[in-house]
Parts: sequence; structure tokens; C-alpha cells
Amino acid sequence: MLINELSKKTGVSAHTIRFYEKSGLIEGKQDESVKSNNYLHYDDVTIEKLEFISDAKSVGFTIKEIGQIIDAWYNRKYTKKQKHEILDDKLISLEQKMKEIKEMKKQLLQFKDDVVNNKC
Amino acid sequence: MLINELSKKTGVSAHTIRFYEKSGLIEGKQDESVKSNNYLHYDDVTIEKLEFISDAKSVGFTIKEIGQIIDAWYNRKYTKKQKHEILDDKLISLEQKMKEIKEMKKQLLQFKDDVVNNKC
DNA sequence: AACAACCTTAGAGTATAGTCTAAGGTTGAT
DNA sequence: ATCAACCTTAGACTATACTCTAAGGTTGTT
Repeated sequence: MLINELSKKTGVSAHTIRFYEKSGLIEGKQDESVKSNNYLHYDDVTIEKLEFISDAKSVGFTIKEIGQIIDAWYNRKYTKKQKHEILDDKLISLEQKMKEIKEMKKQLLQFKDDVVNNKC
Repeated sequence: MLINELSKKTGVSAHTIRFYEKSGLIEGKQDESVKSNNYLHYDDVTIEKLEFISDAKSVGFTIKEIGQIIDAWYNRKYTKKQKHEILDDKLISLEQKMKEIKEMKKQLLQFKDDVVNNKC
């Protein structure tokens, strides 16, 4: 599919898709049999990747980190061991985020308590 | 205390402290008895606020959101009801973040599994 | 052939959150 | 009085992650 269709299927704008492509997160391929244009074609894996990118951004991963994860997932340039290292590293950072959120939750509940008791 | 001392006590640079002050997150006070300068003085509550800001940034809250929370905590411009609404709203967004992180964790574990089984 | 509706690249513009520099005034010790 | 070590404001600069515009080429239908 071409960029517009990919955009419609994922809800990600064509501009943003091109930005992700420049950033190395996704990759379209030219149809070798067509020489008259340089239109890029995208496959269903790219849809999966864009969905993943959206989720990964939500949890606070940067483009760079998302790139690492996608590489650990789809790319052939890493060994199994390297892939595990990358993914384990991200899993640890998720645990950290989780811990921070729990602490922030406690803090906000304390604030609510302070409001009730006129402590602020 | 003056800005440099506050910076040393919190680990937040004087530049960033000024940026937070401009953003409305914290507020120094001039010593009314001294007319020769316009040095701003900060109290211990500002230390608490800076520590809170750091934690709140870690969980992904924006400066604007952090400002709302600090206002709900310290400011007199809201009723108790309004303060609760703001804090409850942020608590809900923490729950949401937590859910997203748990899903991302599952996803990354699946990726690890795929690596093991040569599915990618 | 002409037209809409696509496609491309290059580069400018925006928002967020700092980070730094410059220019100038104040304080406190020598 | 002078000097280091503070303080101030204004504004320029940076990185991240988009978001948009311009200029030009291609495709498919009429």
C-alpha cells in the first residue's frame, strides 16, 4: 500500500509516517518493476510497527528507544543475545516507571488528604 | 535562602529554577525591608515543590499539569471540591499510564518470546 | 490534453522543556 | 576602593517530536 492508505489504516498522518521513516523506525520499499516513479510501498508489518510506536510513545519511550526495540524485534543486525539485552533493558525501565507511578499515586492521595484536613 | 542555595539543596540548576518560576510552578519572595536589590528568597516549601516537580516529570506529567497539581496542593484559589477534581483527574491518568505500561510489558515479553522462537 | 488526486524532497515552523550567554547591578571580604 | 561571588532580566540556542508548506513529478479518469 502507498503512504495515504497506510495513514488511513493507522490514523498516523503521512507527514508523521515520513518523519518515522527518516528516523529509521519504518521502511517502505520501491516497486522494482516500476521505474517511472519513486513511490514507496508499505506492508502489513509497517501497520504493526506504527501501532507499536503509538503505544511505546504513550509509555514515554523516545523515538530512539523505540528504534532500538523495533530493531531488536525485526532486524537481523543483532544476535539473539543482543536482542534479549535490549528488551531486558527496556523491561527494567518499565519496572522503574511503574514504581515511580505508584509513588506518585501515593503522593497525590496524600495531597487529597491534606486538602481534606486543611493542611495546605 | 537565595537561588544558589536552593539550587545546591535540590540539585536543580538556577536556570531551571528560574524557568519553573516563569512557568508559575514556584514563587520566590522579595525581602520587603531591603530596597537596594531585587533578590528573590525561597522557603522550604519550594524545596518540596522542586522535589515534587522532579518526580512528576519522571512519570510524564507536563509542566502545565504539574502546575495544576501544585495549585491544587498549595494554592488558595480553588475550593476543596475543585482541588479534589484536579487530583482525581491526575490519579485517573496515572491509572491509565499504569495500564499502558503493563500492556507494553506484555508486548516486550512477547517480543522476547518471538526472538527465542525465531519468529522475527 | 486536462484535471484531480496522488506521490516526492527540502526545508521552514511549532510546542515543550530546558540551557546558556550577555550585560549589568549588589554584597561582603580584604 | 576593589574584587570575587553573588544577583537580575532579556533573549538566543538546543533537542525532541512533530507539523506544515512549497515546488515539482506521476497516475488515472474524462
